[in-house]
Amino acid sequence: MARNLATGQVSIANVAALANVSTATVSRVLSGQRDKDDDISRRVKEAAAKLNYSVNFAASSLRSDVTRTIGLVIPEISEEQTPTLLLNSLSAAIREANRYLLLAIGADAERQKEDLHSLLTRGIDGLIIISSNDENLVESLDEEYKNLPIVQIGGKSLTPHINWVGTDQSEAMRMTVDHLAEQGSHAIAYLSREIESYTAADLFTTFYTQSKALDLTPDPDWVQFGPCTMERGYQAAISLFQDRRVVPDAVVCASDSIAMGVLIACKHLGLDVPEDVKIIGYGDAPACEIAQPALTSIRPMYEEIAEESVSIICDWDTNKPRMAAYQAFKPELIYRESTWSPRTGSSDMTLPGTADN
Amino acid sequence: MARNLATGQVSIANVAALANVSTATVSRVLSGQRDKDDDISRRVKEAAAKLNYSVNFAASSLRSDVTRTIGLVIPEISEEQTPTLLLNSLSAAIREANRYLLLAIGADAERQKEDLHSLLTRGIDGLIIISSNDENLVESLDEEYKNLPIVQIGGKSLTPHINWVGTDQSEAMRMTVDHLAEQGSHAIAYLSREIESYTAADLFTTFYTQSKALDLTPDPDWVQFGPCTMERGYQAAISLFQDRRVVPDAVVCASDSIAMGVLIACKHLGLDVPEDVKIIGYGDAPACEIAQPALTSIRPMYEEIAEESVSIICDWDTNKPRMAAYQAFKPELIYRESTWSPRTGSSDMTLPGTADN
DNA sequence: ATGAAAGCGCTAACAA
DNA sequence: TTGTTAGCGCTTTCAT
Repeated sequence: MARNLATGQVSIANVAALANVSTATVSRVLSGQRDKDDDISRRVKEAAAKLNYSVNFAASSLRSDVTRTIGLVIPEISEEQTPTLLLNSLSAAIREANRYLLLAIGADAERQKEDLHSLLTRGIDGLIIISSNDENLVESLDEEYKNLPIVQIGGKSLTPHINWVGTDQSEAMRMTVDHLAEQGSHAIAYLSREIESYTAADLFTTFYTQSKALDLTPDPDWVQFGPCTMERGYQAAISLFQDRRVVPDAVVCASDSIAMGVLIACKHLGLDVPEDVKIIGYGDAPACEIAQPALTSIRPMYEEIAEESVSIICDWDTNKPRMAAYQAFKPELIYRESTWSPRTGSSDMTLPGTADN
Repeated sequence: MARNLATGQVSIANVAALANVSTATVSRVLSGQRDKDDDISRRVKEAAAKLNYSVNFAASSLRSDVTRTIGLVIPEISEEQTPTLLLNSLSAAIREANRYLLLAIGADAERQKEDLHSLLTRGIDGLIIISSNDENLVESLDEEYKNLPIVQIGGKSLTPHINWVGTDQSEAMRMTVDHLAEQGSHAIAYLSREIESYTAADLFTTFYTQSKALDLTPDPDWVQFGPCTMERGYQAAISLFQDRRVVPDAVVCASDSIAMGVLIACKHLGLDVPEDVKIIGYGDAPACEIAQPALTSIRPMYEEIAEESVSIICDWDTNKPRMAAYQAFKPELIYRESTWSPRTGSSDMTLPGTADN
């Protein structure tokens, strides 16, 4: 018999029979555990190819407790584009590592907790968490999962035994403020994330420090905390600029969505961007290219962050307890028209279509 | 012993022992196969809860050949937002159905074919495909997978034994043209997808028929086929409007990205939208709210499409060979400023922030 | 280095 | 209805 009658699937026994070796040898050859390139090896590989054999995943997992599967918990894909962009890169990295991606999208912390539990009981080799709110999902984990490699991307690193990969936010802020200063800004406003988010505090500190270092005057009223939505950006800009004697000449935003809102508000108020106000976003969402003027934005190193996260999980060795990783990548600043004054850059509307396909 | 020493996991045997029943009974109670609510049932459930038991996925799959996992093959998330929006809805539907989502993102047809093979050999209960190009991925499937439920979302239904779920494109086009006619348009241009895409032909046919029915004059030069990018929309609009004596007063676009490009081009050319030209997109991407003016767009029934797709897979009965499903949902037309003339609608820029959070 | 055989944890067939 | 038991397909130990 060439195949199991029930499932219609070729099993390792069929390969073993055809290659005239034991099932153990087939397993060893195909898993790369036995890498000698002799006659046996060739026979096994030929037999496997001929029968179109592929290992039964469930059986393999059951026996070896390895699933070749990485769980990913992310918040709902919405205005905030960062998770989406990261998802692309993560998927590519996981494919490269020859692993599978088990995805759970949970809008709020409650559902994310459910997702987490669900993935863990199902069985995965590692877990990647992109948490939008800085809630500590991992706190709720049972003891039995403490030796599973877990990587948190972004947010605040809360527990020392969780690997953290993300963007060097201080560096991001430094680049932002430096760039604006270079472009001639003196009075910078800062629309941050929610104050509860731990990163917000860090960013604010850097913003404040850097502003002072450059002899800029950060007006306390100009630093505001709130949600990462376009509406919030719009409202904040209105309150910053309307009926005010002293107004900022640049607005730094914690997300591209906020920046879009500011952009729209400026147009309504008849303010020229970048002549009167410079605007800078965060995330380098595709919409930055679309905006008019195109939006300068901080671009996290999505690919590097994804690859590093996957590497941590794939190279994990349970026996060798190493310290939790902490990898902060310096982001890129993507210069566009919203911070380029006509004198410095091109005032002509460049065609934005040459973006990524 | 309360748990297996090797894996640290509680097994069904532990639960059986604590509840004083056989493992088979535990399995039956917990799987819902035995739904009587008597003492045995209670004892089993209590024991399972007490020991924090959850079934071993690999063992269950191996034995029953059920993975509770749905594979999803999608193209890379890029300018084209539709797959992203659909992903959100699909994830929600899959969670609702108490299944897992195994995601494979493949930029081109070649990689999607790899993904497909990879998912199938791994073992899934059903497969959902969102193919951007209308390539027939499923043709390449081995015979042994022919009884696996496969759902294709969107694109052209190519093989009769594949379930198809998507948008009623003819209806979409009808709504579009009707709306434009109502708004007073007489000369409509149509920027379609690539001509190779099968849907393009359908849409064009509807566009042509409907235009004629409404006594509009579809100029052959005004129907163009091409990629769904902003750049293409820009270039197309330039060629439509620049140095022409007769120009369209409305542009129907096969994607929001194209529409964005047209919008930008119109601004460059000094054309007022919607006064001089009305523009309508497809997909209702978040960017439609951002655009200035906000972009009218056709919105597919993302939630319904997702739920239907998942239902087909979950309700699949291999024994009962039924006909392949074909479910076309009528889309919504989201009216925004790009097709509302000041006389008809509001010329005042409404705040777009009230969108989905 | 290779083969024989145990057994991962569960479900389903069969027996009571 | 419940229990007993075989066995899903693989990996891995142990014996050769």
